[in-house]
Amino acid sequence: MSPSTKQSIVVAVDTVIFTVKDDQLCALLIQMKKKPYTGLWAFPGGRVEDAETTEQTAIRILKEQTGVSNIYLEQLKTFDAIDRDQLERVISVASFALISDTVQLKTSDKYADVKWWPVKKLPELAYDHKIIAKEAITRLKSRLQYTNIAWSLLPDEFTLTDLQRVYEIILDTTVDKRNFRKRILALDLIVPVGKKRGGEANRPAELYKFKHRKLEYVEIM
Amino acid sequence: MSPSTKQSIVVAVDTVIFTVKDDQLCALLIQMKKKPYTGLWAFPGGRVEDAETTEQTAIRILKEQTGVSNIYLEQLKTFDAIDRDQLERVISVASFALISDTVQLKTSDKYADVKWWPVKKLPELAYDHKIIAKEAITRLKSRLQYTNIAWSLLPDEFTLTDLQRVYEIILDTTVDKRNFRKRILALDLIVPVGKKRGGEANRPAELYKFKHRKLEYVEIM
DNA sequence: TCAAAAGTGTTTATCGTACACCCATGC
DNA sequence: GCATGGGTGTACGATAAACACTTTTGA
Repeated sequence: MSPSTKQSIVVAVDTVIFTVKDDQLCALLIQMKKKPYTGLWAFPGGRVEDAETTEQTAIRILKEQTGVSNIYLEQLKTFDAIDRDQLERVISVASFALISDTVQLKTSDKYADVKWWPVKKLPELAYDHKIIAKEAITRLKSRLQYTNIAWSLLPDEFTLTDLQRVYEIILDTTVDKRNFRKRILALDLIVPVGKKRGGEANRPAELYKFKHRKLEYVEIM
Repeated sequence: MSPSTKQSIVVAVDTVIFTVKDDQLCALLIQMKKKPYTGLWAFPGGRVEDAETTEQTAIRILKEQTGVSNIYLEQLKTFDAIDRDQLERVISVASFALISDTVQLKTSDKYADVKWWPVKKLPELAYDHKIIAKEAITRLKSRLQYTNIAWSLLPDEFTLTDLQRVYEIILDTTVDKRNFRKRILALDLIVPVGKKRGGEANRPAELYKFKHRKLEYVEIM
């Protein structure tokens, strides 16, 4: 509105990627090399280019820094505290991503390390990423209850127990098996594939898939 | 992350302010004078200063452009389509505000007009403000159902019918009076003031106030 | 005395919750 | 044959929904 005065605010994107791995909710972090945050961990992120949307930035950076692609992504919130970056004024349009635990992580020489961390045991984080983590977890729990988003945390085919475990781990509750199945099947979100998962020392489980692998609002829990 | 390349993205804020007025949900718009949007309407907004948060920007601009202050405000979403502003790359951290219908609007010579518009009959809007309006309305409906946010749309003291009308108008439904009262009173969100609103040609209504005039999450409808 | 909105309970249907045993497989 | 997780139905309590008349005031 006042084109005469020059603004010096950098626009960046940071992405919180979740997966369920080893019966824990985990987030992907990269370990930083550059000062002043050397050794600290952070969510993958970086600057927005002039000719890309923040969503495009998030997708590009995830691929560059972690090798992850083809992932559920949505905008989380914009973080804009004035001193959130020690070096300059940076506002971050944080995004929120979910993926099934079947990805291969790429390591980049730009970072000391890239790995999944259980959200209950996160290391010290750079910038305001602790706050971002908290908001992302809140969003995830809420999404899980009011949408079919669980599809993005599971492979194409999964068992009802897999699905139930996702809910129990993330919402940090236990659910009665019969009631869970009754409810999920009544919602008509998933369909049996007609195959069973065998090879284990127990009765083989029926495989299901989600009818639609895209966000739909449904009251689930 | 790459401090060498210069970014030229402007960061702005736009605020959607709602009120309930004349039995309609209304949003506040300003009519623009400047090209290339002359005559079009838009939500109040402007650039973020280097040393202010987007929330501070929103508060400052609302006061400057409309005279409105002391208002419920939350971040809505960041809008970042590359061509959302014809003149330059501007990303807008949109915010969402609610106020009771008792404000006096100030007119500014920077704009042709400032007024409340029923959301069902919005005029042609500048930028991507039509999209912003849609998201804001969705957010409002959702907030009304899962939080006590209605306090921010009502004066300090109100009747149960006033409150019910807010719900009916915004959610575009009708509600049974007895069931509505039973539910609201059971939630323990409001308390009777001990006064009645008289002066009308009917039985005077008991006045209530919200226990807490701040956001609380409660399943209401 | 009439019009207009305030205020008030009960019954019924629906949904959510609690709960325990048999089944199919690999070792 | 035994250990392991898979799969299934019913009864009860709680909550939500439907529904109509009396009260108080101003004109």
